[in-house]
Amino acid sequence: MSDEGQLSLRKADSRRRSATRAVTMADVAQAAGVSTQTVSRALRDPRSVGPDTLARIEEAVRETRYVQNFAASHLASNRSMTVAAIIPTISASIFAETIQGLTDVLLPEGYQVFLGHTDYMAGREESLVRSFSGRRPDGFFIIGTRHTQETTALLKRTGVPVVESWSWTNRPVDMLVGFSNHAALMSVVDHLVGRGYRRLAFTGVMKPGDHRAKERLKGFQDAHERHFPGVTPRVVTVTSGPMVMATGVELLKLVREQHPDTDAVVFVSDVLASGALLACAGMGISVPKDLAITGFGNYDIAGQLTPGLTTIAIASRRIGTESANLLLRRMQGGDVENRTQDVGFELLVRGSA
Amino acid sequence: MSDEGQLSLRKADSRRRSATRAVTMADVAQAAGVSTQTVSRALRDPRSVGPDTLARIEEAVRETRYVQNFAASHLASNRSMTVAAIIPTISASIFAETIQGLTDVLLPEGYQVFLGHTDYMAGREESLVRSFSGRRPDGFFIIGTRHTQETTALLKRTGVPVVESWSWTNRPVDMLVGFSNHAALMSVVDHLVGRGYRRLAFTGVMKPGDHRAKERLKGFQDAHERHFPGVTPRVVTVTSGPMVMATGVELLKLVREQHPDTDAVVFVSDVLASGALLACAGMGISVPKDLAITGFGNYDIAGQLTPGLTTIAIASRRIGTESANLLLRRMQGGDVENRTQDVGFELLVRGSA
DNA sequence: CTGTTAGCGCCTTCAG
DNA sequence: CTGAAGGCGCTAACAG
Repeated sequence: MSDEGQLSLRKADSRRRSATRAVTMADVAQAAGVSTQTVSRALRDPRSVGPDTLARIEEAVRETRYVQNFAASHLASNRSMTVAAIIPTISASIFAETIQGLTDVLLPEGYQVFLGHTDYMAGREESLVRSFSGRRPDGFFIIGTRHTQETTALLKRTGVPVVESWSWTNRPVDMLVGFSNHAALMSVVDHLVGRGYRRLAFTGVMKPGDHRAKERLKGFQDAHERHFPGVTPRVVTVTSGPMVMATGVELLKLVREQHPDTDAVVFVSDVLASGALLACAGMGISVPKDLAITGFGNYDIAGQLTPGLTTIAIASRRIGTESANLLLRRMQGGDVENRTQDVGFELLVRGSA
Repeated sequence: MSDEGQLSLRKADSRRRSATRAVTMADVAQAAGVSTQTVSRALRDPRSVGPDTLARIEEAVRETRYVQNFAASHLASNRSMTVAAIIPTISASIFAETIQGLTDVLLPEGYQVFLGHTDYMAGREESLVRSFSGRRPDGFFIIGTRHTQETTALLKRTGVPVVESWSWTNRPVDMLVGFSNHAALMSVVDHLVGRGYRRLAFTGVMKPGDHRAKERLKGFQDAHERHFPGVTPRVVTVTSGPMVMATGVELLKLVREQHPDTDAVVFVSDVLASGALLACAGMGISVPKDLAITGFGNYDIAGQLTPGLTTIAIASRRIGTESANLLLRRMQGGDVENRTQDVGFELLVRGSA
């Protein structure tokens, strides 16, 4: 087929380093009988070159098995065609949906996503932002609105669009697609009180870097104060431990030890709540008669339990797609009218409360 | 503090393009009173320069707020310090653990991970490999061992180490960290038959691109044939639909419609099995007396159900860490003795079967 | 619609 | 241990 010899016309300079001698755009250009510039244009916008020039280039690409080098492209154009995404953990399926939404929108537009996870460790967000900055992403997506001062400064200094999410603030770094965890928990408390529950407890794993959990707790406390002024709210939290169903069972036991009269347990997450709800049968606890249970997130399991788990549903995937749309518009040079977007939440009342 | 004017000594050539006028290594070099070479060396290996030269450079980096440009580094060194990872879906927490393991090992070594998901669509793997190749990753990690011919060719042509995983083959593209889905399902069948079950059914969502599901089905069929020669195994599958617990309930109903005498249902995944198991109570089915149920994956929920779900446990996180170690050794120029690694599986017998 | 020129920011090679 | 020269592969700017 193609004469392999033709592919390597580059001068055998003594300073050459690339041991791989990979196919470059120059090889394609030569094979197609055009300049590299024309190849470059053809690849980026096929309509910008003549139809048979295009055909020859496409054929040359196939023959030479050319694969564009984005690093060179990035360096020359100052656009990396990447977006950096920072999430607390990949293992939480709920953030995974957000990331799927993000990439589902960005990938077709030619952007690739770098993913980093902090495992809720406060310092790791800053070091991730720092190391991601070296790749010069064209945009940042971050879960959370609370960062170290230095992180915020780093993000602003990059000069690229930034979307924060899954939380709420009046002073976002740049753009925001989120909701109020505080308001969500208040609605949970309102619901419980409306149903006649009076001795509410809040429980969960509260990792130091998990500001969303803190906002939920604050929402619980504030609503509790509104309904029961002066009454100290029952709060049982641990600062470490895996976010698994078994931990929910442990927390339920802790709550009942420390506050035996509790008639409703508000969990910080569906994972914990589901574990507790499943364990209730074995512990002789009737839900919701003896005890009401609520969760957060509307995980898959919430609707499958008996009774169903009353919880807060978040448009997780939509947070990702909306964020991607905002980033896209800005990365493509446009501007956005609304830099903050509230996706809200929904209280799903099921049998457990 | 620092004289901002000093930072921009680059010639104001009419052809200049970088509108950002970002801080470069040359700025750092000037601020520190050394050459860019020395800065470059200091950043890559701090011990390769003199102690007070190093101190001056570190101070200059801080002052100038320099952030290294990896694209330039990549282009010059021909190493991108990235690894491309391709998984079926992020939303399955079980693959997420593998990715966490992978990044937990690679990140401290300076490698960043590009993540792509195929959503079990056959063609998307090839296009992902193709587009990822443009970033010139220093290694590939892929879930699965079945690819299109072109995908395999592309992977081999990159010349970088490749790890396939979560499956088994005798002819890996390069390296392999996996286990036999086929053998795992055979052990499930053996167990069921040993417990006296005789009318086994296999069910699950079988997306066209999900070869691991196919291997599991094949394992079921082969074991079934060994135990019940000539008897057609009960197989009820759907080729689309979400991998959620509710789907498991639907499949359970389908199985009982099509094969009312079934006494054991083997699910392709814990997600489906859990949904079914939870629904059994409401359907008046006693598990494991009337019906045995098994899953695959040992998800968090498996051990929380009553009865517990009998399933296959996979060292999901370890697949990630082991793969990362293999890649690292090869990316750092070393060689590995065992290019294939069987992490095995474990049959966890709980109450459901 | 296509070509020429120069430079993106860093690192390898070679020299001191 | 440090510096000088030049190229990695591509694209912006300008010209035709």
